[in-house]
Order: sequence, then structure tokens, then C-alpha cells
Amino acid sequence: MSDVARAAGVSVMTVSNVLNERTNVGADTRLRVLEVVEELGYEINLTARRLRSGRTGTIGLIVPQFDLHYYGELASRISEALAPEGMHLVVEQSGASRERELSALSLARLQQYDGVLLSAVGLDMADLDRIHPDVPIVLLGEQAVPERYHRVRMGNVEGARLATEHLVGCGARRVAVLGGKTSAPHPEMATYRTDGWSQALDQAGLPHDPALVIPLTTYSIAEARSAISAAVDGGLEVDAIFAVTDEVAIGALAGLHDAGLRVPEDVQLAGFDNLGISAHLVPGLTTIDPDHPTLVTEALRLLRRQLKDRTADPEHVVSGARLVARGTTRGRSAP
Amino acid sequence: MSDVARAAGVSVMTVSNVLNERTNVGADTRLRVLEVVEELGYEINLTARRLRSGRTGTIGLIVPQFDLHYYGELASRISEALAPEGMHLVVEQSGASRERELSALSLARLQQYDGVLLSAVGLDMADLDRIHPDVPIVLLGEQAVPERYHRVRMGNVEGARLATEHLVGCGARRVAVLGGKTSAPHPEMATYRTDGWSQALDQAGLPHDPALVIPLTTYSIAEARSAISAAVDGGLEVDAIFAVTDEVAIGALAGLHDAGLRVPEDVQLAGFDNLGISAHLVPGLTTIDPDHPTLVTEALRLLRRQLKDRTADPEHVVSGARLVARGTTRGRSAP
DNA sequence: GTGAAAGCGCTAACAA
DNA sequence: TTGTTAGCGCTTTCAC
Repeated sequence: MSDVARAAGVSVMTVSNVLNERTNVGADTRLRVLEVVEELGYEINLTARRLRSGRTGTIGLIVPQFDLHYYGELASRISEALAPEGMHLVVEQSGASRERELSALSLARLQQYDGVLLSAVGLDMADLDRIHPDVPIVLLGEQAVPERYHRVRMGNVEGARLATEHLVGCGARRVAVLGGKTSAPHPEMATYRTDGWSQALDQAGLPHDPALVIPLTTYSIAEARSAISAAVDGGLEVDAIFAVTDEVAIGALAGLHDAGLRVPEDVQLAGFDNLGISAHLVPGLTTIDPDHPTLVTEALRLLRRQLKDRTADPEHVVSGARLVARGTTRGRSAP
Repeated sequence: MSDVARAAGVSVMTVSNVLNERTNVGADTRLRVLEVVEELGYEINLTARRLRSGRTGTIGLIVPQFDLHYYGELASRISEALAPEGMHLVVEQSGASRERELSALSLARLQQYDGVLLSAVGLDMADLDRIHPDVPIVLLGEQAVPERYHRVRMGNVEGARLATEHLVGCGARRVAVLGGKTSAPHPEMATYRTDGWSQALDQAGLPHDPALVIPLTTYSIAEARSAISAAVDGGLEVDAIFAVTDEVAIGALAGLHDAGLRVPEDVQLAGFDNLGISAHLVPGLTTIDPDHPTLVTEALRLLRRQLKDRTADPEHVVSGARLVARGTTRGRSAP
């Protein structure tokens, strides 16, 4: 920067003012400085700026895994929403383990961002309670969190109920929940969605056999596929499956095929998340749309509020859930 | 850090030495410093460290789009490979447009990383030629690049040829290439893969009707689906499709279903990339495996070489391509 | 409208 | 083994 200042015959402060588009610079001075910047190929050092000013212009998004489609879509949406505001998004992977999540969450790393969107799955209340970051944070996700955090989540129970009601409405009588979890030290995505499933069965007067809860640990396509194959081979009889995520539902589709069962004729299927790919499966996947645009808009609103006022009162926002009926269920007209 | 130093009764330099695990600190001093660090909840300021030392411990990966599954899987693999070395990966989205890619590539942003893995699609030779970063860069991708860049890419032509040969070997006589491109100002993924398709048809003595090249612009599932539907409705007659990516093949699967065609009975299908999901589609997607582990290992090797020696001679590495036959093709035993 | 001085928090280099 | 000095490149503050 001092090279530029020297070549333009001004002080470094003036160069800084020009580059920051401050208004206290004469038009001719401004032009001269910009010319020299171009000529010398000067690029500002963002690290120095950050050290001095504290601003980075960068928002961090921390997700458990890059290769779960849900997080790829989330990152894409957030990135697009930030671009018009001149902010950059960078994404880090925490690896879904408590240990790696805690390390990604170390204040040292968080401080590199103006704000952080944290999609935590491995952290529990106690972990989150211990952390006192001075960077604005918005939690994205389903697990229980301390009150003081700003947070956006989906309508999990409601969505799961909608999906299960739809399956029952389409004639299902034995509805399994793939990826279900009836108890956990702290509530999380799977327990909430299992609750919704459970509520819908209760309302319909259907019993819920514990065998209908098929647990998963990674919620990957491969794991879901083999879990379903194994369950059917093991004698499980179902006429519908509520998969706790679309990713899991994709695995179920394959696993049911492996077991020689047709979807939706023999077994109906519904997922949760409405991934981009879900509309393009064959048959199309019936699923719950958690209103991604609102999720993203609200998360960024909460972040901006904190950016403006560090002491803003925490908000917990819940997005709506909407059923999207496609080919894996037989539709309300069916018996 | 000076607070810690004061509380521990040492100099800031000693605190720095302890935190950097340098060996020139007495065991008792070390312990005392660590105690105080813990007690005060001190966390190092990475920005200041970076400004002074130039090291960041962070590698940047720049991809066109977060929500193409290929990039999610790539990011995940790289992240896992870097973790054991104590390096962090952060991912940025360039948005697939030249403009946004150039901005992501601004020296200012690149300098924030120790090294950069750049998966560029919007940049051409001229753009890349203009950029003279002083950060080690490895290009990941298929487009032509100036010699001075280190670069890893797939065996595109070979892979496309293998896929097309397999389709022909399974009895196909009219093989379309979905996402094909026969000419472009600069060669890129689609042109290379179209070349491979073309070579295989030549070798088999099959004509290549220009109508068999179905162009795409975004290579998204939705675009591929409607392109195939439209082509079939428009009278296109084919008995096989080579899709230039698995993502495109997934769209083709849906589009063929829309058109009332069965896979593989009426139309066989092969993709390219061997995504994680491809094995779990119904039917399983025949595809080309570009040897992801080697791709990642080699990219990181090239990056480490540059990290050690900025003047290391550039290398261009090409990974092998291997056919993975699944249910969307009829297998070699078929007529 | 422009510039000089100070310092963000750390580490390289060297001194003790 | 520990400490001192200087300075990374920028922006804040304040004087002109």
C-alpha cells in the first residue's frame, strides 16, 4: 500500500480511503490512486485489514459433512443469499464428531469470521453452554440448545406427523420409521421426527410396534439401504416407511428394491427435507418441504441483527413444514 | 497473550513458544503457561499469527457450486485427507460464472490460504494466464490450462470411450451423448468426453448423427431431465445414452421414465463420475470411476511440493478411468 | 480533503 | 532457557 501511495504521490491513508470507498477523497486523487493500483497490480492484504479493523466480510458456515446432499444445498442457498450483500461464505466441515466439532468451534477459528452459521449435530447442551464466543452465531439445526443462542430450525414434529398422516391416509396400516430414535440423552432431529411419527399413529389409532423403529447411526444412503434389506429379510412386515431424511429415503428405495418389494404398490415411502434430487427419483419421492428459503432468510436475519447489536435478544425461529406428495405414495384418492 | 504472560510471570515470547510447541521451553514453565491459558480461557488470535508469520494452516478449495454432488464428495474427501496433517480445509463457491470465479480468485482472497485447490470451470486459458498468484495452486479439472500450473484431471477421453464401448458392447447401435459438446473456444469437460464418445463410435463403425449430441448448459439434474424428455418427444430415437456426468445421468433416468421408456430394456444408460449415490439408484447406474482417491492424493501431493518449494516444476497428473457396470446397462452377456 | 502517528496481536531474529 | 526489539500491512484517531 505504501508503494501505491508513493507512486501516486499521496499518503497511505489516502490510498486506504480510496480502497474503502470513503467519501473524503477528491475525485482526481481518487482516479490517480486507482490508476496506480491497477498499474502495480496491487491487492489489499485482507489479513492486515482484519487484524486492525476486526471486519472480515466473511461468514462461516460449519456443517457436519460436505457429502450429505442436504448440506450442499444449504451452503449453496446461503452463499447465493449473501453474495448480493457483498459478503462471502466459506464452509468448513466439522466431521460430525463432538471432538472435531469442538475444534471447529474453537474461538480461535470462529474469530476469523464476522459471523458463524453453525449446523451442529455432535454437540450437546453442555458443550454449547460451555462456549462463550464473542462472534455472532446462529445455530441451524434440530437439537436442543441453550436459550441464549439464536437459532433456526425446521418444524420437525409437525413435518413428521404430516408425512405419517399422509401415508396412513393413503391406506398404510403398518408404518415403520427408518432412522427412528425413541430415546436419546438430548433430543435431536431423529427423536423429534420419531415423535411426529408416533403422534400420527396414535391419532390414527394404530399401534406402534417397537419393531417398526429402525435405528440408523450415520443416516447415509448406504446404511439406510442395508438396514431396510436386513429388516425385510428378517421378517419385518410393513406397508409404508417414513424415512427421517430424504437421503435415508433414497437408501430405502434401493433396499426395498433389493428385497423385491415395489414402491408404492407393496410399500409406500415418504422422506423429509425435499432435496433437489428427490423430485427426480423414479418414482418421485414424497417428502416434507421444510421451507428452505425461509430457513435461510431467517438465519441471515438473525445474524444481521447480531452483527448490528451484539446484545440483541436471542430468537428461536421455526420454519413451517409442507407435504409434497409424489410417486412413492399412492395419493389421497387411493384406498 | 500479554495477559497470559503477566499472569504466568513470563514474557509473551515464552507464551508464544509454548503455544507453538517449540522445544525451547522448560517443562515447568510450559506447564505454568498452559495452566494460565486454561484459567483465563485464552485463545490465540489466528489473524495476528497469520499477518506476522504468513502461515495459516488452512487450504482453500474453490468449487463452482456447492450443490453439485460431485463437489460435495470432493470436498469431503479432501477435508478428510488433510485432517491428519493438522490442516483445515475451507470451501468457497465461485458460482460457475467467469466473473465470480475471478473475484474468488483475486489475489486478496487467495492469500488467506497456505494453498489453493481450484476447480475452475468458468475460467479460460487467458484468464488463468493473467493471474500470477504467489500462493501455491493446484487446478482440479478438465479444461485446458497454461503449462505453468500444477494440475490434476481425470482420464476424460478414455473414460468416455470406455463407457460408450460398453454400451455398444451391450448391443446399442444408436448412442446419444447427453451434455455433449462438439466445439468450444477452449476444450473442457464436455468436449473431452464427447471426443471419447465419438472415438468409440468410430471404432465400432457406427455413424454419429449430429442429432445424437444433446447439449446442456448447467449439467443439472433438472435440465438433463427436461432435455431428454424433449428430445424423445421430438422424435429422437436412441437405444443408449452416454451422460457426461452422473448428475446428468440421474436426470436422464427421470426423463426417460417421463417419456415412457424403460432402462435398460428400451434405452441403456451410462454416466461418468461414480458418485456415491449412483450405486444406490434403481436400477444402479453404470458409470466411469475416475479413481477419486488417486485424484485427491495427487492433488495434495502437488500442493505439498509447492508448499515446500515454490519453484517446483509444474506437473500435470491424469487419473485412470475404470468402468463400473451396473443395472442401467445390460451387461456383456446380453446380445 | 489529506496526512502523521499509533497500534491491532502475534512471531522472526537476535541478545542475554 | 528466556527475554527484547522490531515490524507484518492495514485502519483508527486526530491534527492540519
